[in-house]
Amino acid sequence: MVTLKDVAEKCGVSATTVSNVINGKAKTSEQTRKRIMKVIKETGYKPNVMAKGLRVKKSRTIAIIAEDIAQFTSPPIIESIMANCEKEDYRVIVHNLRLYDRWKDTWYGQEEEYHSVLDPVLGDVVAEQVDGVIYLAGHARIIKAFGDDFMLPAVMCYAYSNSPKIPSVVIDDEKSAYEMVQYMIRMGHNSIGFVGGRRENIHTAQRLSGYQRAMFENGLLFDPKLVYYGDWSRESGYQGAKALIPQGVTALFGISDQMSGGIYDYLEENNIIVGKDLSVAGFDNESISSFFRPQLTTTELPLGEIGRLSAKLILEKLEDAEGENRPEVQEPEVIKVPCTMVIRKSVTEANIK
Amino acid sequence: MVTLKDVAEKCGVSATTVSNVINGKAKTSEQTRKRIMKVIKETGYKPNVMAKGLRVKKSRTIAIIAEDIAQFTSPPIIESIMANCEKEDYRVIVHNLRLYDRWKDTWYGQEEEYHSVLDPVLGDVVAEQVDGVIYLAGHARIIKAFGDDFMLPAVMCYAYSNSPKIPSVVIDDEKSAYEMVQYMIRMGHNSIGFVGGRRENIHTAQRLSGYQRAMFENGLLFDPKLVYYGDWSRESGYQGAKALIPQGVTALFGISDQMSGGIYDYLEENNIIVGKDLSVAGFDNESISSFFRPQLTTTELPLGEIGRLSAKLILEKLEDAEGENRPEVQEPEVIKVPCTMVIRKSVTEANIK
DNA sequence: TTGAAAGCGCTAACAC
DNA sequence: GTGTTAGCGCTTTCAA
Repeated sequence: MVTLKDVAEKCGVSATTVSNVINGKAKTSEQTRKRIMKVIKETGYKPNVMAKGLRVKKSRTIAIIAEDIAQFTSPPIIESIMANCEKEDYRVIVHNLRLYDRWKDTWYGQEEEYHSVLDPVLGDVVAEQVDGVIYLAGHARIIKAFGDDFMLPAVMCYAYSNSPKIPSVVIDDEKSAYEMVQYMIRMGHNSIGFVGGRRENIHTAQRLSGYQRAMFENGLLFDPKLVYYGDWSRESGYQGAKALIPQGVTALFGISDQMSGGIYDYLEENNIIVGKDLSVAGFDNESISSFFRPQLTTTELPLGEIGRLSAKLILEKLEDAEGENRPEVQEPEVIKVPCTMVIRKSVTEANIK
Repeated sequence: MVTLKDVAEKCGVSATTVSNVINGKAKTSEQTRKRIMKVIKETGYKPNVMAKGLRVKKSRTIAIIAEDIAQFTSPPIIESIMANCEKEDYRVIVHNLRLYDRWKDTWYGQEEEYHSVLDPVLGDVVAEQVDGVIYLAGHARIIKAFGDDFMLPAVMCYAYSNSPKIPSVVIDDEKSAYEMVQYMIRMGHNSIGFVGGRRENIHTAQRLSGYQRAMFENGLLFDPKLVYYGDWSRESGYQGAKALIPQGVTALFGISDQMSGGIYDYLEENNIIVGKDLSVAGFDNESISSFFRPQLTTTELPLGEIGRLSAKLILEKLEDAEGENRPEVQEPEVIKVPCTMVIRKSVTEANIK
């Protein structure tokens, strides 16, 4: 490997001068600058990241700590974070907790095991001298990942942080559900079943309030019997449909595309035609949704935008670090990103009864 | 940040001793060892990766250079590579070329632009002092990513390398297609249309030979008119069906699930019932495939296994580096991983004519 | 069994 | 403008 010193010797100058040229620090005569650049090109010299990092204690690197990169929401967010960080000439490195791989659906509550996986990674990122970290959650909840003694700038992505120092970027579940239900009501539905995820889940809770708000604003009574709590799985969508259909709903709002798939399963089994006998709306706009028959009306997650904003936040924090003109905040800042409806074929005018 | 020296002082020993303890080098009295470990625990000391890397010129890090992490094949492979490397206590860092994001489907042939993206990353990984690199392709082809002067151990994942120094791990396209077509023939089909990807694509070529071999072994004539070249898109699957159906096929083999989705589109539009009037087989076992109606019979990509083998190969190379008992090879080693059929509802007994 | 000293490749501070 | 020196945190002789 060719080093700074090698370059310096080849040019007959000191290491400092070469360093200066590379980093555009002190002024250097155009002549030597040219010469140095030429040698760098020729030798293919690359500054050693380790040495530089050791010296300046800044690595222009931000770390993503992902709960699970195989979660369908993760790759687009990561891709977007990378694209936006690289624009500012930051590297990004990804750590993968593989929470799902390890414990399937039982992430929460397992405080101890969770930290046995997270803490070493937290150690790693400080050992790696990264400048900031983005914690990328697999699903929304309040996450206390970082202890109070964690010194690095951080942002919480796709979930809520529990610390005022750490801002969060999340999707606007309430509004998105509200809009979908508004749409269904406008299509003439007034008895709409809600097939949710787990009861204690934040996505579920917020989408349910959006549902309720839309109902309320349209003078429709909220009937708790019309909400079913599943677990996001296709099978639980099936069960939801089974539980709700007998109650005479004209439409079902499955708050994930997977669950809506289960709803379709039930309806097919019972010869109920989607879009004719019953309307169905999903959530997520996963790739599967456009292959449903009829194609599923759903709402698209702004994954790229979430990544972009997370990158923006962390980068701002880093710039700010010197200026430190941060106002005192008590509540963690929460940025809610709106989703967009994608209207396809599964929600149709309610049959006049 | 607490350093080695801090720990040493707290224990009243030298830095050397602490280093020895951490790395299990020279023997240390059980007593001091205990004391040192205790202080490390208490202080939460973590060795500085930069400093260590600078010193030993090994980072116990392997780099994945991914053409596109948003490609559906990438995340499971990456996840598997990470899991297997971490077992051996190697870190892995991911670089994302974002080829698709940049140029959509026109990756190939753009030698110059391609290298304008790749080469800086190649520079980065050497600057990062990684011990080895895994190049993760988005789709199979012969890739000349590394120049002859690239010194790091490397393996090509999900594509073919052009250098004898770099082994490849790929799926066994030929065999997988062969098996699927065998199955279709056993179900009574003897006029099977082949809806391929691009003509020059390796996946396409090899799956086509598998198709041809199955036909041959069953004494069936290969009719070139029954093969249609698409571009992997849903729309091209539609076009494929449109072109092939009029020729009286009883089954269609769409060599991606996406294209098979397009085949379904065409059939639905023309009131041809899948699994009754016509059989359809896909390839990939993407999540979409189980939501097709009827559910798609397809073949599952052994993504985890591909990741595992890639990790194994690179790790072996690293172990080997000292022993250097590598035999001279002319041809790059190619490991073909078999896929597994997943039989669902879309291929049924051919109607007796 | 332990420690002192040198040095990995780089940059910051200061001198010239 | 450019060079000298010191030191970032760690490991590695080599000596004690």
